[in-house]
Amino acid sequence: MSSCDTCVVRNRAICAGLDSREINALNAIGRRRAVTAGEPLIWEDDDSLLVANVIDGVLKLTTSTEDGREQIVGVAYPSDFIGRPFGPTSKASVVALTDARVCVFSRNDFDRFAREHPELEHKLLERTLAELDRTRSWMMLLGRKTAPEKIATFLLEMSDRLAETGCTPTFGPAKRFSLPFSRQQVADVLGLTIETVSRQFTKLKNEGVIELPSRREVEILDRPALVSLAG
Amino acid sequence: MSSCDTCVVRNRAICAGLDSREINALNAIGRRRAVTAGEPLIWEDDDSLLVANVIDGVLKLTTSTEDGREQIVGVAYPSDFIGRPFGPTSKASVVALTDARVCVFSRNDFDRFAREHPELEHKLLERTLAELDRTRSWMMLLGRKTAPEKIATFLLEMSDRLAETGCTPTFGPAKRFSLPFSRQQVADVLGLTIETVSRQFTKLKNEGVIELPSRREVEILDRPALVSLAG
DNA sequence: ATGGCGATTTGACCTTCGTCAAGGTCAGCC
DNA sequence: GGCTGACCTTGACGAAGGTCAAATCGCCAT
Repeated sequence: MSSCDTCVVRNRAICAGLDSREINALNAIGRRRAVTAGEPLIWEDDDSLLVANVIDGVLKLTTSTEDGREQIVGVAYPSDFIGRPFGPTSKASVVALTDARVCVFSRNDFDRFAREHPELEHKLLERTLAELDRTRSWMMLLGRKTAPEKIATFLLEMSDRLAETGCTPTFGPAKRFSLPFSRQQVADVLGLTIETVSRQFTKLKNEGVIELPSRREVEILDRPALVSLAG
Repeated sequence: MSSCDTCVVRNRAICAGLDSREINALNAIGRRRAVTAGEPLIWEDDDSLLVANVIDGVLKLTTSTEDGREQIVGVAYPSDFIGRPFGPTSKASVVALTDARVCVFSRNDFDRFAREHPELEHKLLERTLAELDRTRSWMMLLGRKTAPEKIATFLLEMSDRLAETGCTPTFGPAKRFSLPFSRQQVADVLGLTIETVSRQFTKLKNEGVIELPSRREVEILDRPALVSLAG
């Protein structure tokens, strides 16, 4: 029995839609791997040797300057595809934010397999186009939004994204959730400093818009207010 | 004779690699269109009805907030592909910066054609992946770089991008070039204000790093200085 | 409970860049 | 040539957010 048979993202990842013969072939070139929180999987500017599907957990994609400034340029959730197929180098590092499990492929194997399976390439294309849309709307946030707008937009996005992956079949966005980010990582997503993030969180709490039961937990008390603040 | 036969981007656009029968079929569903500087081709949040290849000219991709702030999220040069295939809506407006010619397709026709031609989809995938890489490195700039770093990075990127499209077979980046952007548009690319852009340009000129022969012309006098400033 | 440590919050201060306003430049046009 | 209007530059000022430093919190090991 291939491990794909028991894969929880089997029907959401790019492997969805492959027939059982194809799944077996893909299974033959991939293997599961556990990544612990904080552990890197792919390094910026290294040769692109590895691509993967996220099975569970959350990972960050980052780029850094020489002097150590970091920007989180993407976040990968279960069923997302990570790595750079069809290109010699990865332009972003991938590091686990939580303990995670991924299904990794050598890039060469994956590239070859993908070129032989147009349906898979099509799924990858759809995903890449959607990711590009999301990335572009994040550029708007980075370039033109104020700190309060950034924080409000971020909380709403988290509330949407984390609802999708929850076990309980939730409808609509999550009211309460656990951030997979430290304050520094929130700052790295939004192009702010940790202090500014902290101050804005506190401000929203004092205004009764959110509650912060613990460092990582957020509860949205007044969603319309957040939507309005998000600009 | 199909207009593809005389197309100047025939060997660089995603149509490259199609055989003559396929080219004819693609030609049958596409048509050339001229767009004058300032004219929009696609509107943000509208139904995605149109995709296109850029034949010549430069176009901007933008997103805007309700209150009118604008962020340029991409720039399309000759041979680039624009529009949102396989999705219901365009998440960015496309507006010509210079007079331009494009080869447009109805999105439905294009989607159908692409699904039947895996080689074309593969080219589109490669392009989309490369664009995602570029977009992510721009996020680093928007989120973490200072105004002087942004301007230096921008000038170096322009010098590279505009060299590729020049008629004279240049080797390496252009030393002197004509910006396809107004000062306001440079500001919209970099997430700055027009005043800051102007001040930084003037500062670089006074420091002898660049020369500004006219409003749109830039000559790079000290490229190493620019590279060092870009951070 | 106590101590220690990293993460977070808070406060005081300061820099960068945005805002507002005025003036300059240039191309096209009469 | 001078007028017009769009675009750009420059200056004075202020606010948003960054920097630095100290206090606090939460958690784990003792």
